[in-house]
Amino acid sequence: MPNALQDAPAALEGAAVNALPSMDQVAQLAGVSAATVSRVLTGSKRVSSDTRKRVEDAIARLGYRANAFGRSLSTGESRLLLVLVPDFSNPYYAEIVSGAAAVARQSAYTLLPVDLEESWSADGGSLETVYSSLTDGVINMVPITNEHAMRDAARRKPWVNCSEFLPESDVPYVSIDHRQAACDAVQYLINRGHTRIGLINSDERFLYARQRREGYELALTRAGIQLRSELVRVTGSTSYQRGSEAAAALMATAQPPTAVFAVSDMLAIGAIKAFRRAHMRVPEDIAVVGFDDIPIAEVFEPALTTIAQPMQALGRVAVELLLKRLAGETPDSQILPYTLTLRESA
Amino acid sequence: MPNALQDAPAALEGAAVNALPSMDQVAQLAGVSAATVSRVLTGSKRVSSDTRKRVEDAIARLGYRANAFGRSLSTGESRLLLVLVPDFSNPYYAEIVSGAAAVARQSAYTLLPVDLEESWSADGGSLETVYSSLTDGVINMVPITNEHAMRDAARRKPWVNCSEFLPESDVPYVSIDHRQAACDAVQYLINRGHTRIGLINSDERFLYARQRREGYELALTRAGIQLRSELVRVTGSTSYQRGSEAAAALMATAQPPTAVFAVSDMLAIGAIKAFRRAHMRVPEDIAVVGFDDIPIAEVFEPALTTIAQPMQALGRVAVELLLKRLAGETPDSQILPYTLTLRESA
DNA sequence: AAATTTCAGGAAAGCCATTTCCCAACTTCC
DNA sequence: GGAAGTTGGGAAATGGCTTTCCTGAAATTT
Repeated sequence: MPNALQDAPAALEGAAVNALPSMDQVAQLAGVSAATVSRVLTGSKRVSSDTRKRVEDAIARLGYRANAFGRSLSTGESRLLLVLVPDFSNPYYAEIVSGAAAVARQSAYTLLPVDLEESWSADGGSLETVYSSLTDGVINMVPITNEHAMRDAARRKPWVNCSEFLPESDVPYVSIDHRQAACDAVQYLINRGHTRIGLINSDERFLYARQRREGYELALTRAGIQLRSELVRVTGSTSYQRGSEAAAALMATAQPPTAVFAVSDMLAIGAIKAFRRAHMRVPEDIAVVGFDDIPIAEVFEPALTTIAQPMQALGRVAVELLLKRLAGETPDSQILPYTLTLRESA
Repeated sequence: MPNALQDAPAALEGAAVNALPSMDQVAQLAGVSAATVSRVLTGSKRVSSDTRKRVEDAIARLGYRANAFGRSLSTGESRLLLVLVPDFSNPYYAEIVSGAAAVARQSAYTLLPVDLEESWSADGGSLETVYSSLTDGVINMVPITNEHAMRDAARRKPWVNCSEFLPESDVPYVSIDHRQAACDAVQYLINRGHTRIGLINSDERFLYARQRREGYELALTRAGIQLRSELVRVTGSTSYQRGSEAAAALMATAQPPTAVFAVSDMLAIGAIKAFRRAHMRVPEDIAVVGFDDIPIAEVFEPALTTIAQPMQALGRVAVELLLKRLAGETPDSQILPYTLTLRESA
């Protein structure tokens, strides 16, 4: 039984790619027209079981695979979903993407996660990938620095915001109540008797960062505690390193805080590391609350008291919203519940 | 100045997508043929600066973006590189992908990382994504369970193995000397006087897992230490949880080990957690050596003594190799150096 | 048995950009 | 001034698949 791969001239071995068989070749081998092959492939119209079998045999013998470009050009869809990720190395996003991928796969969509690192900052998101026709829709998690640009982009192709979003916009989103969550976290610290509470924020281009700061300020204000700007550090990014630096800065203030709220577990862990290096005990000398509940949060010592975000669910819902958009519906945005998970660090 | 986006009928707002402008429309607006527009876009042949300007204006006014599929169908390339990832939530892979993405971007390629979780196990990798024409090449990091299938796949399109590979194959790869590295790690423990040394392995479908086990056995044998099968645990996957479970199993043996070599930092951290929960001190009561040097390894307490893999470089080289394959060359495989990084856990 | 449906499957028109081939209009050179 | 060489740009073929339209044959109805 001839096989395109085995019949490949030896000269091509290990070099590149013998031309892939096209639909016409399958059609010819099966003694039918290309149209029929297509019908078998898409399962659209009725094909006699006899013909179907002949075509399937031919496909198997040639090792044929439909050319993605031809198909997409024709159908106008790629079944590819773009995912705009601020930072691959933050487990928070890895979890979301993993949750999203599961749902996408069920609907025969593939995720295209792109790490935007710093590239989005410049122009508010006019990346080629976004505007290109390659993907059918977008799940966005990067900061919306240019509201107008995002609205335009969202008009060009189905768009869903995840975690980051535009409150008053008609672009659907899934997120949690960052402000309330932060407020709860800080309130918890206040309840434990802390009054000098530091904030380690990441990058205030992120809505979540601004909202969590609001929550922090709200909780303090409600408790009648004076806001002190030297207790607020903005790191610019989320990494253990930045968390440590911010913690060092907090320790260097005239009246160091007795508790710290970090807007990300990575920052919190970095901070704890710095505190301990300075021989401060956590939580006895300084309490730390994180945010996200990434997998390491539970394992780290002291285990992190943190706001647990439903990461997998965020990803799942984001895809579900997007699929609805693709189907022409206008789904409602969703605010998912979070939990304050009490562990050892505060 | 009219703008396709602003002129969009209000009815379409927030709904879906006004048909994107095609090249013909640009051509018409600029008063030239589609061929000329294409020439401007690809910068191929000479176009008078006057015409070029007219075309560029038209492009700007329509907000035109070349259709990816039309282009790819025509050129035969997508400038998309498939990356087969065993597990998104392991920071090790996140770092590799991030290193790879940087190089890819420079060459105007985009990475398509796919999390294969368990899906590869079944049939040795006949995923549709791999065989589809969507991507120009593949960077593989998942276990090669079916050598033959991989060889075939590698013949179909440029293919590079990263971390995982087939030693005797002509498919280029980049990796480290897992066996030697593991041997070094265990040797270090032996030098410190340990003789009862446990191994926490992940999933022996991975070549790295088999090779590291070899290294472990080699070091013990050389030192004249009897291999004891009850000191070897195979977890099946890499997570903190699995590391803890394996550690618990080791502690439950008749003669528990005084040192443990875990083939992944995640397993090592999970193990340490379990030991400490059992009130054992690390490294005093039990020493632990990890593998990879993921970012948390340095921050965790006790900081991990581990084999540092050059993760970013692995990703970088993988893309470089693949780009050479795409250019028709046959680059040599590369074994990158690793370092035994001594910290607190052993 | 004639008339009407139903059904399988072929021909051909897209979808969109690239590229080869070719022509017309200028330059240049002898 | 005529031959030869440049150069800009159009027409049309190409790539692979889907889908509409249509035909001939078989099945069903009257």
